[in-house]
Amino acid sequence: MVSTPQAAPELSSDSKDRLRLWIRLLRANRLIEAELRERLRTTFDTTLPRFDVLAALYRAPDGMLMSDLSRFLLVSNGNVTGIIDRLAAEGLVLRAQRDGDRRTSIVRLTRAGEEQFRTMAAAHEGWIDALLGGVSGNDARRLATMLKTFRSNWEKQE
Amino acid sequence: MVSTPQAAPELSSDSKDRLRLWIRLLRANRLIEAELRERLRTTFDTTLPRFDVLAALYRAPDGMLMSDLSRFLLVSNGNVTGIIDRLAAEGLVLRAQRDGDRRTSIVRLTRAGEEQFRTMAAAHEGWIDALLGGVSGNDARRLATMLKTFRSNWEKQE
DNA sequence: GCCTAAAATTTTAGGCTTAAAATATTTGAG
DNA sequence: CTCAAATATTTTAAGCCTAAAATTTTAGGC
Repeated sequence: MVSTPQAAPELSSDSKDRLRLWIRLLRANRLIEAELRERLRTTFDTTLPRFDVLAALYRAPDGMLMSDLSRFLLVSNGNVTGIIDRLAAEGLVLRAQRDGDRRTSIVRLTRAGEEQFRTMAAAHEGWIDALLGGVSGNDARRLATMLKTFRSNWEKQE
Repeated sequence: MVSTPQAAPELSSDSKDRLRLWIRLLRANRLIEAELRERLRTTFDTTLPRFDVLAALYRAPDGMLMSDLSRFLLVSNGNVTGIIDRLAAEGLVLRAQRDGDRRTSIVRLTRAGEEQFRTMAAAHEGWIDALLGGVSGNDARRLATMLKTFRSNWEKQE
């Protein structure tokens, strides 16, 4: 009798493919993130979280609440507090209350913040284009579509 | 002559698609990571980095050097030191020198570490399968293949 | 053998991250 | 009006993360 080569109950092929997909997604992400972090640091002496915050605020000229930022960036609210503290100390963002509600603070980019973000965003676009240069336009579109579908499904079942 | 409709130099369509791809990759990653972190915490009172380290060591019964771990997990070596310190304090891993080279330390899972990892890995596989359930087997395979190609290209040009 | 360079790891300082507790404010039920 | 619940944010404690400096050990040139 031929012994079966595995004792554990085997995952379906699809399950294994999904696990493999997750691992590769994670690794691709880490490779790209590490490279971006390095370039942001050496070129602009800043960090990825700071860049993310500036990018979010740039798209919101009227400002955002701390909780909006937290939700949009998928990070905790306590986390946003620290990043905004540092950006404010550098004069790149501004906290304002003038809402009638003294609990909230509306955060906005300063002029300096806008300018610095524009400079960094231009470089960032170029970096991404070069780093993902190995991905054809067609593949990029297909992948992006699949990821969008994934996110829609995810949010539906939350 | 037809006037060009935009003032700013426009990115090629492919460039924009690659930027969009990166943003979606990042968001998908964060959604999944946050969910896994939460489940590892509530179910096993542990963290993703700890899990990653155990997973790496599980595949290496003869142990790994600190620098192997650092390279494999794509994190800094100083970072690995702290995680291993904590895992060792909990009795899940063991540091050994017995190499002839007193600079290196070989890290191994203990029996308890192996058992705990097996338990968590089984749950982890199920979680991923459910979380990525919205991705068909075919899409998962296609995506995984593209990501593998991406990684190969990346490493070639490093 | 000696001494400098290389290699492996740890330490340090600073920032990011989270969950949970604390603070401050607003809202709404009665 | 009052006060408890809800909301928005900050603080806290602990862990993760990095780059750069420091430490320890090995290897190689001479």
